[in-house]
Amino acid sequence: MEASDIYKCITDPQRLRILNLLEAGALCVCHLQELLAVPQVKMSKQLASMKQLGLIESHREGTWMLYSLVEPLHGLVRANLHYLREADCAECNQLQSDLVNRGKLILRITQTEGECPDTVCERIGCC
Amino acid sequence: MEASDIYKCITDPQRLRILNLLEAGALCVCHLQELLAVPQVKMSKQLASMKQLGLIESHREGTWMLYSLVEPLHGLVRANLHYLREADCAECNQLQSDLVNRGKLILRITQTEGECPDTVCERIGCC
DNA sequence: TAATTATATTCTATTGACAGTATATACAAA
DNA sequence: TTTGTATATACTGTCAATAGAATATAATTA
Repeated sequence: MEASDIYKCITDPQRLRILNLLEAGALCVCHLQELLAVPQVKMSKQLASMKQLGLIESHREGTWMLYSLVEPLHGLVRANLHYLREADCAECNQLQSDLVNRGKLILRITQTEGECPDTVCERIGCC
Repeated sequence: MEASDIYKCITDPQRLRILNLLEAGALCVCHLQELLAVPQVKMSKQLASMKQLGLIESHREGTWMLYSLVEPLHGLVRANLHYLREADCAECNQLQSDLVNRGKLILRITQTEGECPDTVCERIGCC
């Protein structure tokens, strides 16, 4: 994985946001869709491209598909995520608020009975 | 200047190398061409795109054109250059050796009478 | 087995970036 | 004023990335 491949990946703000979210823990496709407000087909394709690149991996739970970072996360990605989270720009604020929204989502799932399967729930850490 | 604009810029290894070189000091187009071994037209276009983005600026000395970083260099660019210079990958080693070659070039200009105009020489720090 | 849910893939059209060639400009020197 | 040198721009063709619609798949439930 070359540095330029990583830059090409995070040039897309949506992919950067996905990596940012996944650094906090695994998530389902539908949760990512909800958090980023993008159509299913687009999300699926972006996830596929990052998986192909070797940055993320998937794990099936029934019909649900969980995505998480391949550990250890490439240092260049980590360095950029950390830089941006502490900087002050439109995209940076977005990353911050995405994490807040992730927290809210997890909380909602925890409090809403049957919103997602128990095995999924377990893996994304809401129970 | 958005983060994604910066990533798009440094996705191209050649542009990354140019920024890396310029962080050590201003250089002429012809010197950059020599150090990176790229055709004149390509170098000129890449410099134009980075100038347009606001990362570099130009200064004319006669027929020569000196390029330098716009200060202060955007923190995201700086962070990435510094990370890559200390990492271990093909692109990273390239950045290191580019700086060595830059040193050799400056030395050669210093020792070769009339290789470039005095005013240029002054600005790139070889006399 | 059929229907449903969550997700992935295929297909098509469009757009953006890039390379290469040719030509233009800006300045200097003769 | 012509010639030369350093650099920039215009033009053209090509290829990769993206979006969106439609369809496919994989697992679950009825």
